[in-house]
Amino acid sequence: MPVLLKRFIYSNLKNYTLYKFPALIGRGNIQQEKIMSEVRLRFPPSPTGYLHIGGARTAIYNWLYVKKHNGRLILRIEDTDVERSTKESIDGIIDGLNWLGITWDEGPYFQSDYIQEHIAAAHTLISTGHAYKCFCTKEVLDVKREAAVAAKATYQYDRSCLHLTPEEITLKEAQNIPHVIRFKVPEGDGSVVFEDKVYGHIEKSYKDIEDFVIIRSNGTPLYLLSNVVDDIRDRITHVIRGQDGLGNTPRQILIYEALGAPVPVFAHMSLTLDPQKRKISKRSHGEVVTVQFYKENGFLPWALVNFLVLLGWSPASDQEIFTPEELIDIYSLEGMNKANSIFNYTKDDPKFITDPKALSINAHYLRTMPIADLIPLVKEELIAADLWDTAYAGEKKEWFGNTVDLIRSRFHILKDFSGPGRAYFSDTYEMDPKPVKKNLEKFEHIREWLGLLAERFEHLADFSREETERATRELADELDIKAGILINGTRTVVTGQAAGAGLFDVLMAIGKDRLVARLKKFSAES
RNA sequence: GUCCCCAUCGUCUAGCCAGGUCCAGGACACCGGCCUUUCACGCCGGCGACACGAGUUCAAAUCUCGUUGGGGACGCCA
Repeated sequence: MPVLLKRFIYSNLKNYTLYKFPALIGRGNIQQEKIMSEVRLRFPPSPTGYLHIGGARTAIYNWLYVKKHNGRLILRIEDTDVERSTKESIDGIIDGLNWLGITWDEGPYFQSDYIQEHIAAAHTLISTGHAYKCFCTKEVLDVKREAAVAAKATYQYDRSCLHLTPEEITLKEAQNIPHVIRFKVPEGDGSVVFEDKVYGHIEKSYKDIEDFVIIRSNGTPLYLLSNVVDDIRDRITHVIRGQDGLGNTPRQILIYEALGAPVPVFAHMSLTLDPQKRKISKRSHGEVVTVQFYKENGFLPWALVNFLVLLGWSPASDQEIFTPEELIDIYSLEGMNKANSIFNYTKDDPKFITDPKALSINAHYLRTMPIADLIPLVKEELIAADLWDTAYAGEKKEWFGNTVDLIRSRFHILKDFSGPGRAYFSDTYEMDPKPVKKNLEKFEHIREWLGLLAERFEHLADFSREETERATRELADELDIKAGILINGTRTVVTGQAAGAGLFDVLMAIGKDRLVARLKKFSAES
């Protein structure tokens, strides 16, 4: 996608000058100081078309840190893999973040806009003696590597091109022999040392790091370099990323140092694995690992955030449910767990569509949040299920609120309002076979009985909770059957469900007309 | 193969850095009870873990070493 088009789409022009020419900022000392001390983090997803829950977790921690420290969050799309980088796949990520409520202060920036800058940095490294051109072909190197692997030996690039004379280099270039640019790792017994905010003291010997490639033979930069150059330009002060980045860090620190740039604070977070301790991926686990799945299945965005933040982090207390403000206030890198955590998902479990804890947190919010906050979400769900009636926001507003409140304690996800809760909002609903068998088919005369009950209800002068109950029990006495038979039978017919709120509350929510009609219809069937 | 990281109930975790108050606390899940002529919520209770082995110490989940197990990095992927 052309650069200008992208900028147009994301209306990001106002930031362009600033990040492109950071030297323009802060001519005044005070401003300079303020900018230098500003906490700046970034979330750099590569466009995959969807936001992965692992990525979301990373974004959440970055966002929390920023909010806590009055910093700025930069969204940077690492779109150098051109094939995957369509507008749709970028939007998938952005939609996910928006839905979760993860906000950013700058961007999205696009890594692909800075390729020339990355290349320029590589040439700077050559001129300062921190990098060199390597003319070894991939084929030759592959042979060497395979030989080393076969001999069970450690393979590292043998630096055959490190000591090429300027004449040799000129000659090879004149012959059009393609070359890569390799970073020259310092020699000697030294090591790269840094203090990770989560993992603590990390040390890696120079001799265990090979001279890694930073520019491909086709002239394009590699991630390790691009990422650092972008972070320097974006003046990133803290890098919070997955533990899989821990191995990259020493090499990246070498680049920072060679470029004479300040090294940011690193905080690596544990990974989220599946119950088999495999990395979770959409490919092997399907939709459950995408944020989109939770949106489509009626999760409350904040409940997902609340669940995700607990996967690898905990406050010093036993608190597990947080408002955004509480979480921002209490969040600290100190609470990050070093051990990987498991996303406890069982495929094809009808009872748990995702990690049970995620469900329980969602259910908790569903039944405890202010009803006024829940109503718009239920409305959305009903609209999606084609069950919304504009009267619910008008003359039936009170009824709607009461009904939502009545049925929510049994629900786990918003979808339940249109699923098990459908009978409250529609006259067409499924009959759950289990209660049909248990509460209806078991009784030979149930149609007759419920027909009689329908008539009692119909002629009730006062259709109230008390009167419907009285009428029901009275009829049960007359028929010499247990009231429970009429109660459970009625619930089954009227809601299609085995479970529900107290029947007479249910009847008030369904209303006299619908109640009588449903019972009579059932009674007339045979 | 080399290097790095990690290790508490089934799962998420507290405790570990500053050893005793921990025969290890909370949450989810599961089981039982109360409530309810349904089910859920709620409440009460139960089940359930310091990977293993040495060492240091009067004392170790906590400190040290080793073993085992797991994860990650070693690409002209990001």
